[in-house]
Amino acid sequence: MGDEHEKNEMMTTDLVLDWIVEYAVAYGLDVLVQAVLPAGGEPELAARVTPKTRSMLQVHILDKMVRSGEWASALEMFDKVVPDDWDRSSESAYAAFHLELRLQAVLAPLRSPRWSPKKAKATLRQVLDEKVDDALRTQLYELMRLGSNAPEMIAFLDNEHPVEAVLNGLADFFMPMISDRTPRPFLERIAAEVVEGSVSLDDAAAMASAALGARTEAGSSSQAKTPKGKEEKGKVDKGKTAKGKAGKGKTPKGKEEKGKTAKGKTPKNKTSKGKTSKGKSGTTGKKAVASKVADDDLVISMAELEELAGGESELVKLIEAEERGLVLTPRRTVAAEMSSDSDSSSSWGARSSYESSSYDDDDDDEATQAPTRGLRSSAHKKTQAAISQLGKASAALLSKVDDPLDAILAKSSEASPAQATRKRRRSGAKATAVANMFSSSDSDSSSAVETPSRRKPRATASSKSKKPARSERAKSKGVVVAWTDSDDEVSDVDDGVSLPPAKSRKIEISSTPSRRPRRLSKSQAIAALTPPNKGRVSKASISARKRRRWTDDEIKWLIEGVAQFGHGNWAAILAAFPFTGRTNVNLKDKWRTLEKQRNL
DNA sequence: ATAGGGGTACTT
DNA sequence: AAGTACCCCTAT
Repeated sequence: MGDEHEKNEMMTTDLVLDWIVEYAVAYGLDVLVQAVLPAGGEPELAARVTPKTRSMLQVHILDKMVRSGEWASALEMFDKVVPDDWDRSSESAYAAFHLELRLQAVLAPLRSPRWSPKKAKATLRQVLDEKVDDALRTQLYELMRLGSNAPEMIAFLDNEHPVEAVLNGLADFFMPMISDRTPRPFLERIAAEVVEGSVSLDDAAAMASAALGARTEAGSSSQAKTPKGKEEKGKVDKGKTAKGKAGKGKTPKGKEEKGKTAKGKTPKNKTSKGKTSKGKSGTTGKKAVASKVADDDLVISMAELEELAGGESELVKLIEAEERGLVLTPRRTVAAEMSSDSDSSSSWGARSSYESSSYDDDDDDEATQAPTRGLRSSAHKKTQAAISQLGKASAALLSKVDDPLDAILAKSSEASPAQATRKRRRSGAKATAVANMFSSSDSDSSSAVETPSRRKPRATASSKSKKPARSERAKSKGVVVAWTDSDDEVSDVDDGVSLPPAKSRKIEISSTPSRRPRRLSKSQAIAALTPPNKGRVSKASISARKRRRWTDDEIKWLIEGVAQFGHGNWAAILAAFPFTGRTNVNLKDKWRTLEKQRNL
């Protein structure tokens, strides 16, 4: 009897814990942590955990931590999960996994959305230099060797090189791991803002539906749009649902169910999308909208938005978890897709930024030099285009709603480690996770090895000839004055000068190479060289580069753009918003001053 | 195309 | 005059 009873209880416990696992997989790590970690908050719960269940949970947790980028915690968990006598030889899976954890723990804090690649690399180098001990460095080194198919790389590594060079090599190698510039999908961002409270649910719904409308229209051409109807509809629907939920006491049931089904049970669907090589002709799925955009991240149905923005309690949980330092992402993408292929190696997360979007696997030697970031395939161009459109739509929309700029700016400048949460790779769940995690770099060279070949001989002293002073430069090359047709705001003032209709033209005026007594300021030079018939230096005429103050709108776009595309993608930002008379360089400069202003 | 150095027009 | 915002140039 007693025995039986005990047995039953145990089973019950296990069942309960199974449920907890399901629940936690869908909603949060904290629950699991509390159940499993001795130091956790729920001793009672912990006491009820059988050893077997405990280890299972631990693996779950570890897996979850890895997926959500909690490297430091994962590192701790590692010790609890793997056998004490794990094989430390460099070829064992455990060793490799451990190595990854350590490495990631070091690198993770470096992910800062506001760092330029240069700065990121510099920081990375410094960290590698200071925070990585010799043992780890040696291992990394070895790893690079093993992970690289490139002969040059191997040659490079095999040679004796000064520490300096090694560090550079390491920095290059690991750069992709700390640069994450994946643009954040518009709707996801809206959802985040809802959570932050900077945008009301109603407004978010309006924005979302308008965006969807805008995108449809952009794709199909019919300008109809009827924003009103749509907005209204979205508003009503959303408001109702959300409010009902919130007010009613949440009805977590429904949600739970949903989460469960989505995450735990059906790890199927999904998978296909990536592989179908986005023939994209078919697909459709949701309305016409979906078929328009190849990038899955951009295709979000209203239902999904509801999930994102409407799932209040879920989001709240998320936030709470984050505050506690347990960053999770119970996101739809989590679903399985643990198919064996090519996945293991990706645990390095070494692929850079844009991989998350469409992208059929393999053939990846895409050893495209880093800076090629954007446009590398037509698919990518399409994605970019889609992003652009979305960006425009969002700009238009955001200007109508209350201004979430500060929030965005803060976000973009916060270097929040939580950033890393989104877009995590998946890996096998369950116990196999550990083993798979790192099985190798075998099949594909996806470890994204930057060939060192591009490294150049060090600073040949020549290039040091610092700034020959503007005037000299100008002198040697003549003064270039550019006229622009008045197409700006300042376009009035007709001074009777007939300039060719061309958009902008440059006219080179050879300077007298000899003895110019004094330096002329640019405007002086222009004035001096301006044909006399030009009467006065009206803004319209010479305006080529007339100083133009940045408007609030422009600043708004810029901030918005950085939030969307990431720091440094000035061209993309420029294209995504209706800037006139600004260049990507201007954007960059303006951002610099903005940063200065905000003491960043 | 971007990051950074640096000049100049403009503001205070 | 000093400081700032914008703009230009150039190496990478």
